[in-house]
Amino acid sequence: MFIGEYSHNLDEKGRLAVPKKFRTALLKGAVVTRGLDNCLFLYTKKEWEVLASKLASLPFSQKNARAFARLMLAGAMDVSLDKQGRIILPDYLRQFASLGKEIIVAGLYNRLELWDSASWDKYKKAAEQKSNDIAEQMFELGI
Amino acid sequence: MFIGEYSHNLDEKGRLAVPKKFRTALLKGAVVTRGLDNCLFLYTKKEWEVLASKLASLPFSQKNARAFARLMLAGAMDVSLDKQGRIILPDYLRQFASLGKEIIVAGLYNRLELWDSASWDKYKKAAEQKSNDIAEQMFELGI
DNA sequence: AGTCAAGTGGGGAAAAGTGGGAAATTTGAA
DNA sequence: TTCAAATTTCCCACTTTTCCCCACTTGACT
Repeated sequence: MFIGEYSHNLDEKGRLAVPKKFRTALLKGAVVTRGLDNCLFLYTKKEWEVLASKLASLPFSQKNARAFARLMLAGAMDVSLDKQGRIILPDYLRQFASLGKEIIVAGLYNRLELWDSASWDKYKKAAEQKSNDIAEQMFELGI
Repeated sequence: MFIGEYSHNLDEKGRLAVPKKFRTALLKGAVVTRGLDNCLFLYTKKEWEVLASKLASLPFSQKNARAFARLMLAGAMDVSLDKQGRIILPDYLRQFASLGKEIIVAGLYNRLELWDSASWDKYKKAAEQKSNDIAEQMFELGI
């Protein structure tokens, strides 16, 4: 599964090279979508199907469920690796995550996260400072 | 199934190109109708039948159920793809969703949604701001 | 320093989307 | 019932975008 943190460049055509060690896992298909905290989530097709069918089964008569499904499902896009091992990120996702040129690709076990380099630094700094407090909360959640 | 967000133009004749990857699913027939939050819903014939029978079985003694069923059933219209992969949207639906020239076609797994570009942006912005809160609720619902 | 693998950039062919005109069909009035 | 007007449908051609391929750069390891 995915672990590690890599920095890669997004080119003018919206292409992003996936770190070599993650490629084989994504060969059978992958899906990017809007994530939380201003980053993108990248799932293998398999992981995605699980999540998507849960989202699709939310009742569309509920306002919040509709909103969430729209963000995640309508935000999703099939991606595949080109011969060089790159994926293409659609405009609307680049804008959503305010992606500039330098992108951080982070492995989070069952998904990859794509961050704009600046947002990542900022988030990381904030999280490091709060880490002790957060840790205590996590302990309450059974970790 | 349908995922992703696409921007297409509605021409003067009321024609809208369906994104290529969705076309095969719609070849066997499709139905557009009034949706929620000022957009249109587009279903495959098959999915529509399922929904329509659910709507028809709503208790017609309830005011809200009647209104909802009327909105969706009476608004429904069969559509088919022309040789270029476009559908024609009837006037009353264009007006209902205040569709201008630029249309967003959004995949929501078992349906497509058609939005006026401006309404979509507005809706999305509002939803994104609330996304973290909503996400917590959703996870409580088992996602 | 040389070699190899990973990452980056751009040019050209093919496909998808768009717009308009011609043909066909419907509508309505005489 | 027939003709003209209007609307719809079909088809062709243009434009734009996407995708595929090739070549260069960079950096690590020997």
